[in-house]
Amino acid sequence: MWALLYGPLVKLSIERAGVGEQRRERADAARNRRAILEAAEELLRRHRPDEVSVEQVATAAGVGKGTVFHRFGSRAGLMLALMEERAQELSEAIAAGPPPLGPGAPPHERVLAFLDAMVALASRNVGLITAHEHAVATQRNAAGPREANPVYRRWHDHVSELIAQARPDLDATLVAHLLIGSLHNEPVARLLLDGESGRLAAGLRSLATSLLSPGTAR
Amino acid sequence: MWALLYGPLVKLSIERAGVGEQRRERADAARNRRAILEAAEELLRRHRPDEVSVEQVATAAGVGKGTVFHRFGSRAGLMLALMEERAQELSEAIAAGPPPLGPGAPPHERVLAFLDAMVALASRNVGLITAHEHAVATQRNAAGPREANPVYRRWHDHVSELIAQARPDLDATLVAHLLIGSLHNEPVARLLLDGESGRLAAGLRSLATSLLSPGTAR
DNA sequence: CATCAACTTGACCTCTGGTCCAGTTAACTA
DNA sequence: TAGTTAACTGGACCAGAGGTCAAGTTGATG
Repeated sequence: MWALLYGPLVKLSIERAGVGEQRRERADAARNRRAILEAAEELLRRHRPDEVSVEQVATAAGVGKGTVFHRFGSRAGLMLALMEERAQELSEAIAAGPPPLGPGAPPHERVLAFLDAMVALASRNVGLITAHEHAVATQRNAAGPREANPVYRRWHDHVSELIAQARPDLDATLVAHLLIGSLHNEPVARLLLDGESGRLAAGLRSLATSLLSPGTAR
Repeated sequence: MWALLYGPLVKLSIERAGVGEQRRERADAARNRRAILEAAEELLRRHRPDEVSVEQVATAAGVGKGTVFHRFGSRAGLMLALMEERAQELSEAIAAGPPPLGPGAPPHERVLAFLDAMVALASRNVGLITAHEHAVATQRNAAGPREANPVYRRWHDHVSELIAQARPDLDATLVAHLLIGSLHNEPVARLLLDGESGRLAAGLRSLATSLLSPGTAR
């Protein structure tokens, strides 16, 4: 199923981790993948997410529509790939970067640092987030109970873990969803679009603070 | 624009409030409206939201597709009408019901009461909420900056107001979005679908509590 | 240079929301 | 009760999106 979503890409990861044989991704394929990603990025910057069709992306990338689907499996797959790319830096930072984002600082501070970083990243990519949402919603092959967005999943695991450490009595899983899920909120997205990301950051901060520091609520 | 969305329905409200002439809604029209609403309800109960097409609803209601669109303007309009219906009771309760849901109780308690009621209502209508989301996402006529769902708006205004009273220092608007918006969160919706609405209720409760009662966080 | 799997392509398919208008009918009036 | 009219009805029709596929092309490998 994921194989279907990512198509040939899967082979890459397998090969890289495995014994190390199997064909590499062909040069032209790699070139096209980049072209598609960049075209999508560009279009998303200029137009509303639901106005950008896969065919448009293909054309803008100088490629046939079939290629896009071969590469990314679906519209949603394309958006996902784009998200992974944009989120990579933050992912690395929380996994092994310097505190307070990375390991080392107390959970409480790491959560706050992460939320700030997340909002900053999101505010630079509202269109993409919305587009992914839209893509998933209009997906034709919604087989099985819809796998979660890997980026979301990673972020959620992270925050969830930290919350559990700071406040074992809370429903960490749920609270993490509440915090991170705010990005998928249309009114909140509008805020980001209007450049008011500061408000969201502050709001989440006060939420997290009063939640994680009992007695220090402020 | 709303006129377009609701079609002939608009006349009703105008007439009712106005001098009191103009044609009433025809009996057959009213009958069909109910039939459509009920058919949609039923289908939504049995199938996944994105598997219920307008045409299916029409057929199930024993009506032509055109009639559905004439009545509700769009798929989204249909879902909205359904939501309004389901939300009416709660709307009335918060506007003029007995405390703590209605006026009279301290803001802090009213928020908690409302959140509980909201979760209860939502858990009985997850399919509908999702369906509305889906409808808006796949809408073809997304003219203008997409009017907000009136139900959401009403709820938001309510909660926002209460928060502002209880904690004038907070960004009430934002926090209200954060709380209410949780329902539009796919993972959270899944929770409700799995019958774990209690967790959501508890989670929102602790969030609201620690936010609204500084020093009493817990 | 031969071989072949990966890649590319665009015509084509399916499905859905939404439109339209010719025909029907409920409701009001004389 | 008959007449008038505007609302209502229905289903053929349309546009446009995501997704498929078979036939042709090409980069990599020995």
